[in-house]
Amino acid sequence: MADVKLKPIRTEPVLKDKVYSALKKAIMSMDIYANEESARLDERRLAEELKVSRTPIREALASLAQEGLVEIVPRKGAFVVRKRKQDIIDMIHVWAAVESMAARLATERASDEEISRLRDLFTTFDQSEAVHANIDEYSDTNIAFHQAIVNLADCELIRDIAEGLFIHMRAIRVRTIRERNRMEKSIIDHLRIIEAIEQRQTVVAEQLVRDHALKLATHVDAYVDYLD
Amino acid sequence: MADVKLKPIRTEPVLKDKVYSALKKAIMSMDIYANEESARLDERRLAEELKVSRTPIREALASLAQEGLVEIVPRKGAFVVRKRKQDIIDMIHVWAAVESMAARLATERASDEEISRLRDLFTTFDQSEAVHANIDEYSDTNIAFHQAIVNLADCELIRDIAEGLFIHMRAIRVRTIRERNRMEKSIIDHLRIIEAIEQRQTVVAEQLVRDHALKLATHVDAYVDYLD
DNA sequence: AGCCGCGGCGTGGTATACCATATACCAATG
DNA sequence: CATTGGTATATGGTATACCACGCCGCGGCT
Repeated sequence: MADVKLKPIRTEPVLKDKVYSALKKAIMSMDIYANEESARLDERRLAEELKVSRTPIREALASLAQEGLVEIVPRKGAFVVRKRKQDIIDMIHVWAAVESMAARLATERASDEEISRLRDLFTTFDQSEAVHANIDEYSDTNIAFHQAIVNLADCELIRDIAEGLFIHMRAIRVRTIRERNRMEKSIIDHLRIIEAIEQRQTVVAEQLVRDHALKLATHVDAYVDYLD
Repeated sequence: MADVKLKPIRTEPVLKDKVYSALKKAIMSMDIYANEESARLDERRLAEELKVSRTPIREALASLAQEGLVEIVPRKGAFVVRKRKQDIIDMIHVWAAVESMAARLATERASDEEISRLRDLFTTFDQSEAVHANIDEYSDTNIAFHQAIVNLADCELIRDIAEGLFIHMRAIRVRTIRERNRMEKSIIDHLRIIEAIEQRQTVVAEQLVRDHALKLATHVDAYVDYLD
C-alpha cells in the first residue's frame, strides 16, 4: 500500500479546554482594575451562555484558580482576581527575574535576525517626532517589547510564566507609563537593552533588563495608590 | 465590643482541595523518575479509594494539570508528568532566575537572625570530618538550603513558583549530587552565598546564586542521560 | 422602631447517570 | 498461524439531579 501521509486528526473536542480559553480571553479583554468590585462568575449563567453544562465550567474555573486568574471562595463563587499593590510588586520582582533570564538566554540562543526584530519595534518611534503625541501607541509597543524579549529566550516555561503574569503586568504598565516621564526613560532603557542583546553582552543585557523592571517596582511602591 | 482579633475560621470542607492536596502529596512521595512509565491516575479508582465521587477528583486533576504536575490526555487519562531533559534544563533556568531574585530580596529584607539560620544548616557539615560519609544527608541539606533562600525573600509568589518547580528540582538534585564531585563544589558555593547574604552584598549574592544554579543546568546538559 | 429569627430561594458542592471513544480480546478468514 | 476486523468493555467526557449552605427579606417580638 502506498504511503498515504496523513497527519493525526486534530480534533480538540474537550469542552473544558474551550471553556478555559473562552473565560481567559474574556477576562483579559475586560479591564480588571476599572471597577471597584471584582466580577463574579456565575456558573449557571456561564453554562447557559456557552451552551455547555456546569461540569466543564467548573473544571475550567479550577484551572483558572490554580493559575491565579480567579479566586474560588467556597459556597460564594468564583471571582476574577484583583491584585493588591504588594501582589503587584511581587509580580514585578518575578517578572524582573524571569525577563532578565530571558535576556541572558537571548544573547546566547537567538539569531541575529530574531534580535533585529526587537529594534524594528522601535524604529518607528526613533525617527518619528510625534513620539509624545501618541502615548497609547507607545504603551502597546512597550508591552510588545517585553513580550518579544521573553520570546527570544526560546524557553517554553519562561513564556508560560510570563504569560501568567502578563495580564496584570499589562494593566499596571498602561497606567504607569503616563506617570513622571516614565515613557521617555523607558525608551532610553529599551534602546540600551537592545544594544546589549545585539552585541551579545550576556551579563549587561541581563542586568539592564532586571534593573529596568525593578525601576517599575520602585515606582509602583512609591507612587501607585489606586490599588487597594 | 472589644476587638477580639480572630483570623477567619479556615475550615476547608471543600473536597476538591483535599483531593488536590492528597494527590499532590502522593505524587511528591513517589519517585517520579524511578520507573520508565509514568503512572496513570484512574479516576474511578481514586474516587473509590478517597471515598468521594469523580467530580472533585476531576477538578483536582484539572488544577494539577494546570500546575504541570500531571498531563491530561483526552479520552486517555491523567498521567503524572515526567519532564524531559530539555524541560528540566528550562526549569533550572527559571529556578536560577527566581532563586537569585530571592537572594537579592533576602539581602534587602531578611533579618540577621533569619539569615543566621542559613549558616546553621551547614555548621554540622563544616565541623564534621564525616562529610563524605553521608552523602544522602547532605542531599537533604542541599535541598533545604535552596528552599531556605527562597523563604528569606518574603515573597509569596516566589515561594509558589519555587514550590512548583521543587518536585522536579529535588529529583534531579538528589541524582546529580553524587556525580563528578558536585557535593564538594556545592558546599563551597553555598558558603560563599551565605557570606554574601550575611554581608548584604545584594549584587554578589544574586550573581552567586544564579551562577550556582546555572552550573547545575550545564551539568545536566552535559552529563545527564538517564532522562528521555 | 429596631432587632432577631425563621424560612424560602439562589448558588455552589457533590454524586450519579449517561454518552462516546479507546483498547483489548476473540473470531473468522487467508 | 497470522492478520484483521468486529465487538465488548473499560474509562474519560458531559449532563443533570440533588444536597447544603448563605443570603435576604419578612414578620413578630421587645
